[in-house]
Amino acid sequence: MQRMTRQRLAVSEVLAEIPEFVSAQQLHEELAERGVAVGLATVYRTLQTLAAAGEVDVLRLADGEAAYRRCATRDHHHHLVCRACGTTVEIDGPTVEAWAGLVGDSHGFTRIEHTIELFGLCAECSSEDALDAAVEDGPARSDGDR
Amino acid sequence: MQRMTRQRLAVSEVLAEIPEFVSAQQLHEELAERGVAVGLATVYRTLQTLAAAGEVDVLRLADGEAAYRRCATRDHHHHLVCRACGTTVEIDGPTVEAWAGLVGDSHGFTRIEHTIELFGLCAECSSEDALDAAVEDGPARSDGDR
DNA sequence: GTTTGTGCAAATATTTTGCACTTGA
DNA sequence: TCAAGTGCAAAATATTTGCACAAAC
Repeated sequence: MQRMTRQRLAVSEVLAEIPEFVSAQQLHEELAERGVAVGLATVYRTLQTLAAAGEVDVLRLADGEAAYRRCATRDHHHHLVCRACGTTVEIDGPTVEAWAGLVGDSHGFTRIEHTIELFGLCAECSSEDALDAAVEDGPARSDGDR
Repeated sequence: MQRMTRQRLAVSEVLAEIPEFVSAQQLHEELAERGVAVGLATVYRTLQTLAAAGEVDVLRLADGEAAYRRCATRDHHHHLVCRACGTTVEIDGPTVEAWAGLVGDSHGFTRIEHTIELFGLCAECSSEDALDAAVEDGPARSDGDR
């Protein structure tokens, strides 16, 4: 199973080049712009496959849209995303796991699973003051300037 | 503004009685079952209002559905939810904020915002061994017994 | 050649919105 | 009174699925 098709290749390729999280819709547009016609349904199916294989991370945006991103390591980990420039840092497991486990323990919970995403401004973007004002009224949007 | 209507009262009442997270759809059904006819759109609008006022918590389920739950405190906080019985513990802010801030700092990020949800088995459910087997083959699924 | 993958369009599902009508203060 | 709130149905979004066809192995 798992044949290598032109479409699958294109999706992987685009994912490899984009470091930020993209929604299936964005990915589909990106492909179209590159002249590679891939059906939207295929994009969804491919992303599901990749996600199941642990090759991409899935995260739910605040508005319920699913966002995908290629994964450097296949270990379980989380992200710290700059909401201005999209830079993403992978938070190394141990810290998070330990913390989550601790909180769970202190309440008598076992088999803890977690959903954790951190958003902020990276060092570079923090220094650019122009943003300060802009961030005031539209903070959570990870809009697509790409 | 903010008039007290029959519908709004009904929604608040149901939310007050249900300790777990419910989706707008479930809430709508529940209302119908009680003989109180409230339009689905109204349920959504009411929940949005309540959420904006900080009177209910919103959390995104793994499938993108939004779930609401009345909030004990109006402070910012997170949840530790038992995936077997639905018991919910509110994790007190300081711990989480401090941890999130720390992680952010160590990567030079500022203005950290976060999305954190923990799921596990509470003390009571952990002891019921029947679950152990069931959990074994479907671990990552936050499946919908609802 | 057979089985897996694809494209399209239609189906689902969830949430939002336009608009005329109600109703609470 | 009269603006805020509601109901309904239609719209907008996001994602899934059925099915005939194409392509990979």
